[in-house]
Amino acid sequence: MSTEEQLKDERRGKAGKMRDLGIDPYGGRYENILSTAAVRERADGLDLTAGDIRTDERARVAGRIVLQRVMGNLVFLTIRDGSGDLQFALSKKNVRDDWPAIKLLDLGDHIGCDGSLGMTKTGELTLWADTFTMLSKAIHPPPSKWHGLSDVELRYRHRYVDLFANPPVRDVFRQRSLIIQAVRDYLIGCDYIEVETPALQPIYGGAAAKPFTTHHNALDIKLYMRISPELYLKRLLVGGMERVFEVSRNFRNEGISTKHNPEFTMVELYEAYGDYNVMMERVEGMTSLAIERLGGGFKRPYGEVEIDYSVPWRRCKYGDLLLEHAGVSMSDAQAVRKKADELGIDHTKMADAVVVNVVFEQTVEDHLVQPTFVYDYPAALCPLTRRHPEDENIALRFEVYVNRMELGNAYTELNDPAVQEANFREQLAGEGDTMAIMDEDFVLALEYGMPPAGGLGVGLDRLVMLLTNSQSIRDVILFPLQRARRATEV
RNA sequence: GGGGGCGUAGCUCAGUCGGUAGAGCAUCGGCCUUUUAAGCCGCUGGUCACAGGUUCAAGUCCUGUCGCCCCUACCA
Repeated sequence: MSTEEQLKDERRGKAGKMRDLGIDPYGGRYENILSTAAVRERADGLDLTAGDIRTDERARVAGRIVLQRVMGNLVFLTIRDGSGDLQFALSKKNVRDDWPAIKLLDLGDHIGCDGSLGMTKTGELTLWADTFTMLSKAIHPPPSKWHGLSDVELRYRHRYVDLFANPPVRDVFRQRSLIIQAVRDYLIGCDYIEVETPALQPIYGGAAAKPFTTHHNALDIKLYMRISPELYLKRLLVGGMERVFEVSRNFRNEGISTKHNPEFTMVELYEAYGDYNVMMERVEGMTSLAIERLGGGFKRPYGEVEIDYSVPWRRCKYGDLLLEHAGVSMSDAQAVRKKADELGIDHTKMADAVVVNVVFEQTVEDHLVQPTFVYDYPAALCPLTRRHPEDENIALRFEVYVNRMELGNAYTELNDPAVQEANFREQLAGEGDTMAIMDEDFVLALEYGMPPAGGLGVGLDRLVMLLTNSQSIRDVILFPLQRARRATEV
């Protein structure tokens, strides 16, 4: 008996035998349970010694069987719940009438037991059970009890197996929750309010990316999945909501890589009467609080390098970095194009600003390992950004890089409706996608008057990657996009 | 889009020069009341991703398809 169907039939048969014994193999409500972590905490105060069984220290614990050691009329089970593992001991003498059902248990089943806390001869904290409750029969056998699940395709396609078979995976997602909560708490502490804006948009904007398109049947209109919440959040500034943020799932119909998933999560925020310098402090502030909540300090490993998140982070002008690493001035179009030739870039159909940016990406980005704010971008690339008061060709924008990866993007927001409208109408040559798609209602909103403001977007998946030392965005997204396969396969 | 790699039992993996499809764990049957991946004895279990081709003979070589991973390009 060993093909998958045979293994499952064996387990189905055991579920049937449990029913014959009057036991529902799928259990029901089970109350007053202690987590395995809580049991450990309690045991720490009991001063147990090897061989103790404390009949006065009772506990009820539930979880999944991940290891099973049967020694005749005594069974040791390793039970896993959301907080960790704990050993159960079930002896025929103690559980009496339940013994026949216990012999029908398999790896992967969920059970619950009441028992006395104790410690075995070898010093292992153990729940010595005297009652037994069947909570769920696993029909599909779990992966290797020792190696877990290592096939990456199966790990992503069947993440639920990955999560219970590979405990470090679950910890990454616990940390993800802590990080996102820290970001929320930080912003709430700065007097922001959290809002929700449309994910289905008739006009997409706020970023340069291809959208997913869909259709609303009742209204018979074309809709786009948002690529960014930017233009809606800025409308809220017009409405007098002076500090707003949204944890926004964005959808971009682009390539997939270790740093890109078609749907990803950003926190985007706008602060009236602020500017991009304030936004730098917001990035530092939310990251610092997340690190404090996670523990582990501000110097953290990422792959082969150590990243130092101590504030303040390095602040560098875009133009200075370009001069340092490419040896050309961002305002000298001829020199930039000559450099592009050296780099083998075909720039004949690109606007000057686009060439500058391609050269920047190829020469500078590799040097941006430690957290760095790169600020004052070529204005032509930034249709939603306010111009530098002393140089029309510079936009008050920064991107923040960590480990060569863009973590966030911020502006001193453009609030002049005439300039905004002109920017929307200008199409930049050589840019595949543009963030300058005319949104007349947004221009109208600016005409009513938007306060000067700073705005920021931070890629939360990438922040989680960095802080949890995860090398792929798929390792921090529970169900990363995979090509669909028929349910009968894999 | 381009390049490279991978796909063998439920899981983790071997498989040499092309010559009978293998191991551990799990399962199944025995023994076993203090184990720690329990142990011991015994037995099962395969569309070698899929479809073709070369060959006396293909898991192995060739072509195509599907899926996944990495690099690269685009992007955030």
